[in-house]
Amino acid sequence: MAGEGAAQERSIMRSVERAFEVVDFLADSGRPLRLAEVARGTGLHIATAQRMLRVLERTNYVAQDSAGYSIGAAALAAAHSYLVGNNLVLTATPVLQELAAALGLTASLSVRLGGARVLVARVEGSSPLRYQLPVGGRLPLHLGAGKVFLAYMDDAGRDEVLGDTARIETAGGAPIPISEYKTLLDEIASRGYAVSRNERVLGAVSVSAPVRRDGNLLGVVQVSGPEENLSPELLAQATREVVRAGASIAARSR
Amino acid sequence: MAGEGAAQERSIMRSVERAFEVVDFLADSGRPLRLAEVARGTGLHIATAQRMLRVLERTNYVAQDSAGYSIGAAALAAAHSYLVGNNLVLTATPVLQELAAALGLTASLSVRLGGARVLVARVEGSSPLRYQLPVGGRLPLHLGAGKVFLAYMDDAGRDEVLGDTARIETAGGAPIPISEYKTLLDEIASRGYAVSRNERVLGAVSVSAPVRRDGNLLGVVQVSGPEENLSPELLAQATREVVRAGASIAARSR
DNA sequence: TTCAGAATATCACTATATGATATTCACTAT
DNA sequence: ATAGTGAATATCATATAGTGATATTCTGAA
Repeated sequence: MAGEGAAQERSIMRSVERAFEVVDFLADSGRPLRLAEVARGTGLHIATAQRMLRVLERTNYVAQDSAGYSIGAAALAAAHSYLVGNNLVLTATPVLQELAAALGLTASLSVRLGGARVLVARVEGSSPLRYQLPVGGRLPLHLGAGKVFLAYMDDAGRDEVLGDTARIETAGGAPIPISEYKTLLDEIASRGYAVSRNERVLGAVSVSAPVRRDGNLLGVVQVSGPEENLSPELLAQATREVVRAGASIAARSR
Repeated sequence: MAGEGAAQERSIMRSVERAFEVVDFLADSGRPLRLAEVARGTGLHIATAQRMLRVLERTNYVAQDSAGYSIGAAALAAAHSYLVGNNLVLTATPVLQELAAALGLTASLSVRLGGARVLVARVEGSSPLRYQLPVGGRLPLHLGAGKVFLAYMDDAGRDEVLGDTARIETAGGAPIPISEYKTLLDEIASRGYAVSRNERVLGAVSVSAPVRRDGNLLGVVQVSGPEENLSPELLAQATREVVRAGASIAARSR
């Protein structure tokens, strides 16, 4: 038997899955959405979308105003529980504090969420970026510290995230051809850290390293700062410290 | 026909409702929960609870580790969307900043979430509390600034929240008999602000006022600080400013 | 090895989610 | 005013997807 086509994906708890698709869709689009937009965007029948939104509204995970539907306050309460309860976040925080204090840079931790990463902890350094890394914000995997996630994936995983892009566009500098980019990812995996300049944010430099525990990539630690603050010496020191921090978090996390 | 009993609540999207009950249940209990605990706590059949948790895990709203199930990172991303997109939060933030700057106290905004309130915005003052008000944290309605929510409810609403409690216990000081407490709520409603000392947090004082827009209570603004910092003059000034801030947020919010 | 507690798999039944269609509502422009 | 447009809501028949009882496997402890 040759390769089978797309698996059937016989749905289980279809309505529940759809409910969270709706929530995610609202979370992604930064503005309030009309019923019809939600229906279109999620592929739901408009009647279904409406029933769903009603239920979500009752639970306060979605709020409706004259401008349309958006995320509700219940999401905030759930997130709080994540931030104060999640083991990785708890063990990482003191390590991030040490990093920020030692280097004067903003230290942060992100975890993978589907085709993106989410910042789950951040400690400000003494030389803050004008651009604030947003806790809870979805950031791309293919730029900046996100590359570390791609670096440790196999080719299939990488392709799934990257799609059929021919070159990677960055905030500053020339686009990188995909073949060259993949070589870069391999280098990151073998070195155990990544350095990014002007990739996602213009004028920003970051050093990032994996938090790996028996083969699993739990998250990525990074420090970031404005380009002019990072002398070659500081960069070298930061690299050492960040790699160590990643290992330290992995070791301490239960 | 005399009063009918409890309405039948013919369920619509039952599984979706249940899914969010599971999420809320996990969010409330600060520690990871076992499958059986979730099933017991939510009243779901264990098989149902498991199917549910599986789906929730796939969506990353729930995470499982050796200790059990807890909230996943997807909740954080949704919450971020709420914080940067919610109109009330956006309009309140500059007002809270003014408050914090003018009074030197921590200013915050909370909204009602079922039988509790959730802090949705906070700006630190110059004399920070040793106790940090937690953004996203669920706080009770019957103590501190939460009283403002109760103050503007009708008796039925109040009773629903308060249940059949005979007296209100506070962090410091004597318990308040419920009749006296309800009088206090009425006073808060008529005065348009509340002052709380040692109610929810020992050594803390807060002044709180409603954010009301054509009859609806959108949220509550408050300033809080350590008891010793609040001279009678500062308290009087804070009261004026907080009431004004509440009105200002209501007026500006679309 | 036995046992207990928990997690997972299987399955028949029907309550529940679905989407087509119809209706009402909210605005604009005429 | 009034018609016209698009969106939001209500109704309803159908079958599918969710349910919970039961059985099985897994994991440690005694």
